[in-house]
Amino acid sequence: MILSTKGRYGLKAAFELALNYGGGPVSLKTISSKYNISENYLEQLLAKLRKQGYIETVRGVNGGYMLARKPEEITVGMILRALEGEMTPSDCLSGEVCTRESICATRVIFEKIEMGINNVIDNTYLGDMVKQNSKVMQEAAK
Amino acid sequence: MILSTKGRYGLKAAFELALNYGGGPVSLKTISSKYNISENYLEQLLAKLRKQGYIETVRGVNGGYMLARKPEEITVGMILRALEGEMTPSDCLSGEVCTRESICATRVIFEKIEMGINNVIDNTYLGDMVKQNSKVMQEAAK
DNA sequence: TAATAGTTGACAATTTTACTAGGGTATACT
DNA sequence: AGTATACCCTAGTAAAATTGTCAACTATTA
Repeated sequence: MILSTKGRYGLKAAFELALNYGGGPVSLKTISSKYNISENYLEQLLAKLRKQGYIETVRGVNGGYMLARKPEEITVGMILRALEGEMTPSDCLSGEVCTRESICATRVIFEKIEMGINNVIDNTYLGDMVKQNSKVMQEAAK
Repeated sequence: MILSTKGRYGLKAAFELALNYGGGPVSLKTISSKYNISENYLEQLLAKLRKQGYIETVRGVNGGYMLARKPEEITVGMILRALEGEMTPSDCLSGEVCTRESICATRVIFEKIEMGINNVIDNTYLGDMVKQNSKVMQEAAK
């Protein structure tokens, strides 16, 4: 399993905010009960997203969370990295120096895997997910 | 970090065996000292690969480990899955049922990520790594 | 039969994960 | 003003995963 609940829960929450974009703040309680995620835990995940500038909050009665930018401007990669850290398959790619030549053969593989992942998460926007979802919903309604 | 040391160390060891394919068994000590991996820990990883039929062992003096098949017949994916389990980004793809419709929007992302990873690891063979490596070595020698 | 080398199972330190608990602060509504 | 609502923040914590270590055992060969 590549993604922990941090990334999975966080992406679900971000998607929910994207669905409600432009419709005022969505409360923590609403999200956590809809997706069956612990309220306090989700709060911590959303705090990370807020600190990195992806979401904004409104305090007080009728407050809640909302995307700080358009869903078309936030990629899945931004959300996942904010929550999980850099998505590298190996230390080798994020600092560790390869002294032994032969190790580099495995490094090539890790680089390819990383490219494969980044290719997906950096080219998919929350807006795409919303579109995709409404398509699926229309199909289901038929 | 997507891969734990299991996958990283194990792939390095498998690559080493591929380098020495056809040249008799390679001892645990040789591999662990070359890659600076704990002998006993690496032993556990190699045991997994043996149980899944990717490597064979010879006990006693001059014994060691060797690939059970040609490097051209073993993919990186086989090695990584044997060590890390299925490479899914989310439970959602490996059993967990999606009851709430909206969750499926995130599921689509996870599927794409999984495809991206599988595309790399299932299409790269240990033999490819050996070839790649000898190319790099030749370049370095110039 | 001694030395080498893999086999097995128990166990242990450390880190990460996935929470829980609870007090603090801002806002809106009455 | 008071109160309920809802985010804010820090600390703690149990369980799991990670990353090993140790020791006794078995097989092989020189």
